[in-house]
Amino acid sequence: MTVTIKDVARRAGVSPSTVSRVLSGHPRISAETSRKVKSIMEEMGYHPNIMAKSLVSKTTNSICIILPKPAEELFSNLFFMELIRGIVTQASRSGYDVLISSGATEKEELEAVSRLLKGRRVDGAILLYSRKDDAVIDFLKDNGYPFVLVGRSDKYDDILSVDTDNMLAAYDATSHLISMGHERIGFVSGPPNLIVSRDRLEGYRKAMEHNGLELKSEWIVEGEFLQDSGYRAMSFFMNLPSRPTALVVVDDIVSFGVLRGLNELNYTVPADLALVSFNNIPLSELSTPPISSIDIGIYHLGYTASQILIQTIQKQANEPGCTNRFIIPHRLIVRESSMYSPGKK
Amino acid sequence: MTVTIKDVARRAGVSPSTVSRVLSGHPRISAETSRKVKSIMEEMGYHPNIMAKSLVSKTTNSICIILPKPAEELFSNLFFMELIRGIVTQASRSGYDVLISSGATEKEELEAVSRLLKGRRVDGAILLYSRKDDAVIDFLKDNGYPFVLVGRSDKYDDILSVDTDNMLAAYDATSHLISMGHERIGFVSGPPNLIVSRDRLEGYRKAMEHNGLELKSEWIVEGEFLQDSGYRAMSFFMNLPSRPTALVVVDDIVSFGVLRGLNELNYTVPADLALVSFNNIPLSELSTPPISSIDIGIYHLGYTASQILIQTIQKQANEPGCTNRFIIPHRLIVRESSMYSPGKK
DNA sequence: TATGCTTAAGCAAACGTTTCCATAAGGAGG
DNA sequence: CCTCCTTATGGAAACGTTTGCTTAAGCATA
Repeated sequence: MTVTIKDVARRAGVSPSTVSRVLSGHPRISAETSRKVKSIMEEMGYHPNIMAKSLVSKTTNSICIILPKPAEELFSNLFFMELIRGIVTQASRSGYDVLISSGATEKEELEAVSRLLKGRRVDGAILLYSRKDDAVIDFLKDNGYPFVLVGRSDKYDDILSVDTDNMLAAYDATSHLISMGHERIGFVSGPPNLIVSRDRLEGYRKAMEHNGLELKSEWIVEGEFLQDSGYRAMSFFMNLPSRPTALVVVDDIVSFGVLRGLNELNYTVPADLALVSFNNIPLSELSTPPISSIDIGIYHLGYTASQILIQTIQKQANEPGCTNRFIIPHRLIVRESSMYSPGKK
Repeated sequence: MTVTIKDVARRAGVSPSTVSRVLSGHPRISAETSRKVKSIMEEMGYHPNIMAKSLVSKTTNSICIILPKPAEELFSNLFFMELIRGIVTQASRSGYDVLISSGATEKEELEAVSRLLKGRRVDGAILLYSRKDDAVIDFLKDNGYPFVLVGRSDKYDDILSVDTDNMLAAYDATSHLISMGHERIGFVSGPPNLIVSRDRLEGYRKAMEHNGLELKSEWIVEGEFLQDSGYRAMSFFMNLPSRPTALVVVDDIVSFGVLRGLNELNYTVPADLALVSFNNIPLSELSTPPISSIDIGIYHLGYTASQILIQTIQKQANEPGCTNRFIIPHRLIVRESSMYSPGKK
């Protein structure tokens, strides 16, 4: 039924080894044989069996993306699609296939990963935004599997990772508001177990301190990466006796929730409350008003993660002393939501 | 290094075949042997080599998703992420892995598909929204590979597909506007080579005709699934001497563009122009005003596609006479963007 | 007691590659 | 003319499974 290397060999009057060598561009194959075998492969419609190849070479030319545990919430985010797009594009350029894996629980997730890696179905893994203490990282590290973390681990600093400098990004976002004349600035954070939430919070704190501004604990609220969290944060802030005049918000989606709430209460942005958030998803510029956002180059993050992982798998970049933390630069996109100086009121 | 079936066999004092049979739950294995082998597998940390298994069983327990050619544009859409999420969730429940594949050009795409299927890396494929004339469909059909199309083919009606009844959906959307009292209704379409664009256009036409309303060709504009297209369509419509009072828009993203444009020109929705669009992405309800949209159950589409594909692969549902076109029901979500009756002006 | 059936397990081939080792032919050097 | 090296190719083992065929033992039946 399917045509194998042996069929080609028989038809070409050579041995299977020769065909295999033609396939892999072995130097000691005569030009003539190579030409003949290739034309016969073409003619017979030969396609190498990837499984057989993998079995003997112990390499699969594929990697997997491990989606974070609460995939149901986060997955539907534009953010992840963009990341995946970057990964898939780069991997495909390097001749690698990409497998998507997710599990409902941490246990399931670990099972999936261990099945894929131990079962030798993939050569390495890309982890998207791990929690503070991540069993999957421990698993990968303990077993010496190649992997790259998109994000940052606070437990290990010797693992390969691609990340935004979230502390600096939050520092920049906050500084921007301060430079616009804001002094009472609040912060809407994400789940406290995500490192990204903590880093951004820290950057906000530093910026406030460096500028000698008061850091009220009631001006910091935690939530999820969901619009509802923004909605709730907004009502909390607006009911405060002493309210902030501006907000740094941990994610654009959350900003949408804030915006909707303010809208319902007939407040206007940025006059009543200025906003800056993170990730610059395509819709940030479409909302009314458009939201100022820190663009973190999501596609680029994914692209780079894939590149580094594949290099590692191919052992091209394993020189000790090499850097293992790659920072993708961010930049602030100023839009209407932060174009207001409270001093000029 | 890695522990194989033979290692387990040796340690358990049985033959490799016996271990294999324990693994697959063969009936003729004594309870005692099974227990012993299982405990030894556990103890030694045995994981089956998926490649070896695939090689002999000629089955990979994985499927691939083929993203449409202009992936760069469409990929970043919430829409695709939601679809993928449905597919991955279902596949994972059925014990299947999911591979994502995309190509920059149609040729690359075809190469990728043929490598995956002919190379026996996957058992089947899910195609997302093909063009009118799709070489990939021909390839899959000609070679008899199991595949499911999310969307509709106008060339073949005997291929497995999961789809929205887009004609009916557009009919419903248009009827809704008509029932609100609109008579001058325009249509913003997508790329004319996408079947979904044509079906929705057709549904709009039918609804207009059935209600005896005038169908002006200048009230139909084509574009991409991009906000820019909406923006352009809006300026076209608003400069018309006789403008529509309502628009049916082929995708929510496009509606965002319309909305932004109207906003800039200080028109209000729905008073100056009512809107209904399709797909009901999460942000539709967050815009100002929230957009009425046809929810087509994207996750459900993906989930069902995966289910059907895997059933087909496993030959469980191959009885002839079975339906091969699965329709996922849609429903109209009415929001502020269409809550206005022009008659009551 | 001989026969046949059932159950539990082993042997070995097969899946489609890659790759180490061997070999044959041709040419250069002595 | 013999030896040795180079170049092109073939043979066969190995990768880790699954599975059809075989075998051995235990037991019931005639």
